[in-house]
Amino acid sequence: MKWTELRDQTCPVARALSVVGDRWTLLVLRDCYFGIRRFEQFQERLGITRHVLADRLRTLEGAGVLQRVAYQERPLRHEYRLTDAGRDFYPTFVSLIDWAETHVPSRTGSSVELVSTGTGEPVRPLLVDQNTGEPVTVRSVRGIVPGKTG
Amino acid sequence: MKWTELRDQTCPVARALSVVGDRWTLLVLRDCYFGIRRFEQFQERLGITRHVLADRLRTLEGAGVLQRVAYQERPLRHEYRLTDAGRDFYPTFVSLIDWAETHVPSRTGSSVELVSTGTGEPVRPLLVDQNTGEPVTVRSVRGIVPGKTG
DNA sequence: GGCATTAAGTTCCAATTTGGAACTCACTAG
DNA sequence: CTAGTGAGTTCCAAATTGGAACTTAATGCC
Repeated sequence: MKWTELRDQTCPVARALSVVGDRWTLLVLRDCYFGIRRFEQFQERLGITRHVLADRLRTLEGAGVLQRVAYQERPLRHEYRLTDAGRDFYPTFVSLIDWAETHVPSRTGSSVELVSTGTGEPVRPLLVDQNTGEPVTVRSVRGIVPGKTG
Repeated sequence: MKWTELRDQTCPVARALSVVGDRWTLLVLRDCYFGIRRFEQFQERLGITRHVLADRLRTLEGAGVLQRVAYQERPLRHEYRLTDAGRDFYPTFVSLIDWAETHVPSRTGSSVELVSTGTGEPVRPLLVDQNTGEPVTVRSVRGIVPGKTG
């Protein structure tokens, strides 16, 4: 299976990975959530090759996660802004942070703390079913293939 | 920055990606949630090179996400089982599915529906703050660097 | 005993992708 | 006229991946 084939899979996980299933893409997105918008800034902060950065930004733009917007003419310059799709990825992103804090220990200490923008209090993320309020776990929620039994 | 350097970053996103920041790793994990445990099954279902599969399974085992367990002696054979760390990744995984269903459209239709194991009712995942019940959004929750202002 | 099969890998080589560094283009500043 | 800025592109060597064959330790069959 090739990268390009992932996009047309019926499995939503495969489709998600056609966009964010790469080391650099998620680090670019991380920097977006920290307010980074410009090519040079991404490049310097990440230590990514300009070459690969250009490619990943194109992918994210093509997927509608980022939007390329001119911020000046003469000379024409663009920056990359989060779209609604990009902002909607934030809970997944926070969920990933929470998992790493718990299960991928760091010798050097952690650099990020999640806090409420309103109160400044620490936030403990939890994925629940919006309908029932029940936490989502391996036990409580299953992915089924519609039209099939089992 | 190299793959191996990610593990020692202070940023939890980088650390998470040292484990799951690769196309195949998450597809392997997906199959684990569907009950797949054996090398041959992963290989056949994913169409991944045996070579790369062996490497990814080693990575996941090394990170404590999967556990390599002998299921028979004579000849000695092992299978891969989810650990607690692996099961704890499930909410992130469900969150990713939910995002893809909303923002990465498929021409061929979707193959997965999330349902409650108990009631069979559809599940609508939502990430909330466990303390307040407030949804986690770009606006409501921020990652801050402890010890710094801003 | 000899031959095919199974499961979990490993080995080898060609093809693709990445990293690193330099280069381009369209300006602006001095 | 020269230097600098910002967003890329181009080029080549190095690393990673894909594909296919091979290995190892057994079991089943004739």
